[in-house]
Parts: sequence; C-alpha cells; structure tokens
Amino acid sequence: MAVIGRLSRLQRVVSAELKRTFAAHDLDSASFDVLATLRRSAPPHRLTPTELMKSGMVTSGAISQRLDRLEGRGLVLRTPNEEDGRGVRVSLTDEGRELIDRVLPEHLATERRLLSALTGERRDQFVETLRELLESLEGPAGPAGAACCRNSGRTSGACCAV
Amino acid sequence: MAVIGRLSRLQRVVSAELKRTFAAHDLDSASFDVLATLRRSAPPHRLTPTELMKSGMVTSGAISQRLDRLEGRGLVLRTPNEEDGRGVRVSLTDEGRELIDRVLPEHLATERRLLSALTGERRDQFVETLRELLESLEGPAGPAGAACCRNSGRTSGACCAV
DNA sequence: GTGATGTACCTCACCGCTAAGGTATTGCTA
DNA sequence: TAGCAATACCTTAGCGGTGAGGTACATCAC
Repeated sequence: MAVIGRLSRLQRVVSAELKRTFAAHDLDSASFDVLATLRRSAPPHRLTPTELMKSGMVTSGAISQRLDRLEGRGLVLRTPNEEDGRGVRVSLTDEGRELIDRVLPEHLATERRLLSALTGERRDQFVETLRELLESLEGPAGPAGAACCRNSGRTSGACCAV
Repeated sequence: MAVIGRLSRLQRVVSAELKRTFAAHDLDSASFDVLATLRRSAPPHRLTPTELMKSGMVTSGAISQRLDRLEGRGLVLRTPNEEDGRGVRVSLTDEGRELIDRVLPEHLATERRLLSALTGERRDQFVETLRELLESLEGPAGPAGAACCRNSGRTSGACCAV
C-alpha cells in the first residue's frame, strides 16, 4: 500500500529527471527508448517493431508512430524483412547511432546520480526485490517484455530503458 | 541501471493491473486518484485543486479536467472557497463517497496480491528503500507532493494512490 | 492448392496530459 | 491606498498513447 504509492511516485520523479537529459539532446523518453533498445540489441542492432513494442511495453500503434517520427528525423531506417513479407526491420542510421552514443553516457550518469543515496548493498537488495516482483507478475519468461532480452541474448538485462 | 529500467517496468505492470480494478467500477486511474485522495484526507474530506494537483503529481490543467469529469458524473462537488475568493474546495458527493468506499477495499486487495511474492521483512526493506530514495530526490519535506500528506495530518502516508 | 486462422504492421478516432497563457483575487510595499 | 507581484484556477492547442479496425502475408489442416 505504502509500497505501490511510493513506487508510482518514485517512478514519476525519476522519469521526470531522465526526461531532462533526453531533452538536452532533442529527444523524448519515447524516442530514447527506441534508440536505446536498438543500440543495446545484439549486432547488427536490428529489431522488428514487434520486438520494440514488447521492450517498450506500448501498443503497436505507438511503435508505428514512434518509428514514423524517428524515421522522419533520419535516426532510424525501416527496411523490408526478407524472411517475412509481413514485417519490417528497424535499424539505426549512422546519425541515430551517433546520437544515442552521445546520450547514453549522460543518461547513465543521471541514473547513477538518482541512485546515489543508496549504498551498494542496499542497491543490490533493491534490484533483487524488483526482480522478484517482476518475475512473480510477469512470470519467469517475462510474457510481456522479455522478448527483447531473449532476442538480444540477454536474460537479465536492462529492458525498458526508460 | 538495471534499477531504473526495472522500476519503470514494474510500475507499468502494476498500474496496468490496478487499472483493471478501477475499470470494473467504471473508473480510471486519474479519477480514482482524485476520489481516493479526497477520501483519505482529514474530515471533512475537502481539498483544494492545488492540493489534489500536488498529491497526484500532475499539472493544474489536468486537475481542472479531472474535476470537470468527476463533477459531470456527480461524484465530486466544487464549492467556492469562502476564505479565498480565487479558490474552490472540492468535496465528495454522497455518490462519490459510496463509490470510492466500494472500490477501495478491492484496490487494497489487488495491491496485496501484487506484493504477495514478498515476505513481510523484504516488503519492509523495500518500502524503506523507496522512502529513502524519494527523500533524497524530493527532499525531506517533499517539495512536489507532500502537501496532501501535511494537510491531512499524514507525514508518512500513502500519497500518490495510483 | 484452398480456406481458415494467426501474425505483423499500419491507420485513425479519441482521450488525458502538458505547457502556455488568461482571468480573478490576494497580499505585500511604497 | 495605489500599484504590483504572486497565487488559484481555468482554458486550449498540441502531443503521444490506446484500442479498434484494416491490409497483407504466413502457416496449418485438409
């Protein structure tokens, strides 16, 4: 009870803070999420919209629109999927990769700063509790979002970058 | 790093689950937040839009619109604030109070279920860590949202119900 | 092969929130 | 007490997300 309220509150405060970093690079959370997920994916850093959808925990419509915006800015590229005529593959353009490579270090620094109140031990405990809760709610395989992890060879990874 | 991602992810999963409870009573998270905050406030359960704004961590425009919707459904009442000609006071109607009193127990049951994977001790640790993090980010007084707590006589309370 | 079902993605109407700006009132200060 | 900044709330344009629905392709059973 006090848990859920604080969880929600903390997430808002944190995401508001992260947003400031993104904004400094002319990005928003949605765009960052897509770019960072692509960057984190295994080479050749190419994912399908469905994978991005699961990773970001948003609907397919949201991903279509995110990709429209990013493609319009020349940050990602949609190419037909040769293995599946229904699908496309999304990849970073050079410009997109350069941008996310500039933003990521700053993003990580912000995250570290936000968590600096926690000692290493408490942080480990915290992450373990988060992991347990997620596992109990999503199941060990992570029905909603772990696809990005599986597909990129990560099983414990930092899905849901934002 | 793994922390922030999981935090965001967990919050989404949790709030999606809570939403189902609300929907069963023809409510959404925004409306529940307002009704529950009013209900939790000290008698006579009357708050200003500014207090609701801080409690919900949303903008004043969002509160105006939430109140429009709730008032249109006859769940809350806006009355002029006699002590301050600029302001209004928001209170629950009988119908609003009855509704939130029906929803709250179910909401609490959902919260308990979501946290059932955690033992009591781990839950206490978790809440303490959340509290520490919030304090470090908002300051001890809670610049953004603690007003609702102060005004309702709570200092450690369950602000940010959703 | 043919038809039925499922999947991948897109489109669009609608919705709630933000951010900027407006009005009315309060309260400080000269 | 007159002027001015601050405050409380509302209004609205614009934005991103959802959810429903559509199209194209894949897959499976027969």
